[in-house]
Amino acid sequence: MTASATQTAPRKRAGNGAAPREVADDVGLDALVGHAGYAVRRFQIWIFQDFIKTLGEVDIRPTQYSVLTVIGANPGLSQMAVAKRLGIERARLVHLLDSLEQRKLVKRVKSKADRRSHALHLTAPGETALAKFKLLAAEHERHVEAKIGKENRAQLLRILADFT
Amino acid sequence: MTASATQTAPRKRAGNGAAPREVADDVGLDALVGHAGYAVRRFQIWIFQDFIKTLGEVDIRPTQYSVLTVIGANPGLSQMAVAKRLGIERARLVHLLDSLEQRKLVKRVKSKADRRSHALHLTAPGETALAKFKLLAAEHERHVEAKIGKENRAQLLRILADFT
DNA sequence: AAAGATTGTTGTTGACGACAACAATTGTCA
DNA sequence: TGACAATTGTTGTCGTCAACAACAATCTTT
Repeated sequence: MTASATQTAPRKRAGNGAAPREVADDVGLDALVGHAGYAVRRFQIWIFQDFIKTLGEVDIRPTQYSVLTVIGANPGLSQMAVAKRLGIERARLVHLLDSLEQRKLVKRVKSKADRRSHALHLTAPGETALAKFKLLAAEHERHVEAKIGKENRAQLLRILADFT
Repeated sequence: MTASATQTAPRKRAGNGAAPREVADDVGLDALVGHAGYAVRRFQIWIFQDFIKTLGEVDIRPTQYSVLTVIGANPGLSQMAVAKRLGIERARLVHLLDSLEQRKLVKRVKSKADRRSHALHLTAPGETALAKFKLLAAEHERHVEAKIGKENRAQLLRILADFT
């Protein structure tokens, strides 16, 4: 075994054609294959890393991007509404907005209708910045296509449409 | 609109058929739809929560389950080998194994071939426990089928097979 | 007006990934 | 053979993220 895989790994799953790419040397997963959650988790890690790298030059992470996108499409939303829409806790959104507001991309406007809540808007530089972010996000999306195939990506979006 | 969606949300995306289920009241996502990463993230959250709930009675989380499964299928592996196979850092695996070893599901055996490394094995109760975990995991997998459809799940596994 | 609910905020906890450092051990190669 | 590099498990720190709990300010309801 050239490598030092400790010892008597029972070499199940020997000659079943498609070998696992670069991940493992020889280790079998057996029961783990066929678990949707495991595949989805690994894919999600890959896709986030590519997103972070592709949007690295502008220092925007996936969650930040989703917040900016929703605010851009629905100006005036409250923090509660944004949090609920994106499945983020409002406690978490506070920090996200703190960061985005420091960067002058978003502003919290005190709502007159409900003095508890803030109406969220993009700033002018925030608008132009988001436009650039969307270009980079589209480039990331092309990476996904290159990774899993164009029609596979389309099927995936169709299958998971309900979770959007 | 009955709800208190703060105010003047510009009501784009009005009557396009399939409304978003229970997630939002009325907020449009626009550009976020069509992003694979967003759909995958939401799905992954759903699937993990169902896994955690379904395996809640035995207090096993997805990562713990994957570790037990790999050790069960490949007894004698080193920590390094397990970590590499699952894409976990070996530093993180230390804590996972500490927990699983305290619960008497796994044991670290000092390897004679390489005295730096530990050969990982399931204990006898670990074997029987894993058998039960697999039954519950199969139940969870049926929940996934019920959620997205049987053949959609199969397609998803096929599309993401390379990430396993 | 009083009681209860909602909004934004602060704080804590725990799972998780990324790094860096370290001792013990093994591998290499000059 | 003996010095140097690499590997393995471990410990620790840092930052992200989800889940809660508590709180003051402000609606909403009755």
